[in-house]
Amino acid sequence: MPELPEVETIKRQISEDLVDAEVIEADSHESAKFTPAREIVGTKLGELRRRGKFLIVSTDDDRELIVHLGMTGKLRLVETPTEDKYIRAWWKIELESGAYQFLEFSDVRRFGRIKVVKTGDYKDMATLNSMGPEPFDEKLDNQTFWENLKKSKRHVKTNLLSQKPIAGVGNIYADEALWHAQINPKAKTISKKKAEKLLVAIRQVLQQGIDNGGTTLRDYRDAYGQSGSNQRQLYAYGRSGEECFRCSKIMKSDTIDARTTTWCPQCQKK
DNA sequence: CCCAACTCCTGGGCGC
DNA sequence: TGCGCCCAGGAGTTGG
Repeated sequence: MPELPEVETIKRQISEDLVDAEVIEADSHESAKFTPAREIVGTKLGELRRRGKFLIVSTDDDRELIVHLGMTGKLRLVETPTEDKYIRAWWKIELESGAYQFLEFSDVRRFGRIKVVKTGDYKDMATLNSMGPEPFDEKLDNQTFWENLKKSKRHVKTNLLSQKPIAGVGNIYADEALWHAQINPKAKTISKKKAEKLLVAIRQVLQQGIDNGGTTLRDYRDAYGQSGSNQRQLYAYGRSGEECFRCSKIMKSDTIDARTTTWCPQCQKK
C-alpha cells in the first residue's frame, strides 16, 4: 500500500517532467472518485508536490489536481498508453520539450481517488485538511510531536494512522517504527522519552523506505513501473510467527482497531 | 469536537 | 478445475 516513501518516490521521478506540461486530453472511469480527472484538460501543470500520502499538481488556472493512490493505485508516466484494464484515469500531456506522454492512474481496487480543487481549498478533504506535520519538516521537534500524540486517547498505532500527529505513516511503516522505538501498538499514553524515540524511528523507517524506492509487497510500482526493494528490510510488518530480530521471541499479530498489527510481545511491552 | 462502525473494491489464497 | 469464503486496508461517511 503506498505510504509516504512510495508516494515520495513517484513524486521525485516525474515532478520535473510535469512542469509546464499542457493537458491535451483526459478521460476516466465513470465513478465520481475519478471523473474530476477530466476537469483539467486545457491547463498547464506545475510541479508535482506531496503532502502526506497525497500527490498534488497545480494548474495554471489556480486549481490543484489531487491524487490519492489508496491501496492499489499506481501513477505512471509512459510514452504510449499501457494495455491495462484497471486504468481509472489518464491524461495526455505535451511536455515542455514538445514530446507527448501519457500520465496513467491505474487502480485495481478503486480505493484511490482524484479531486480538483481551488488552490489550497481542502475543506471537503477531511484528512488533508487536518493533516499533521510532514515527518521531515525541520520545525517538527520532539516537544511538538509529543503534544500531537497526546491529543488523542486512542491506541498509538491508530493515532499514527489518523495522519494527525504526523503525516504519511500507514500500516507498514507504523508497525516498523513502533518496533524500532520498542513501543507497544496498543499503548495509549506515551512518555516524552518514548515519543522522542518514536519520532526518530518514524524518520528512520521512512527515509530507509525512500532510499529503497518504496516497499513492494504486491501492487506497488513506481512511476516507471518498477518495484521497490524495502520489503527486504522489514522488521515487524508481515513477520508474525517469526523470531524478533532483536530478542528472538516469536512476533505476534492481532487486529487493532480493524488493522492487522504485528509486534514483539517481549521488547514492545506496554 | 472526538470516536466507532461501516463502506468502498477485487485479486489471490485456501479448503474442499 | 472451480466454487465459496475470507483477507488486504486508507480514507470518506454517518451517526452517537
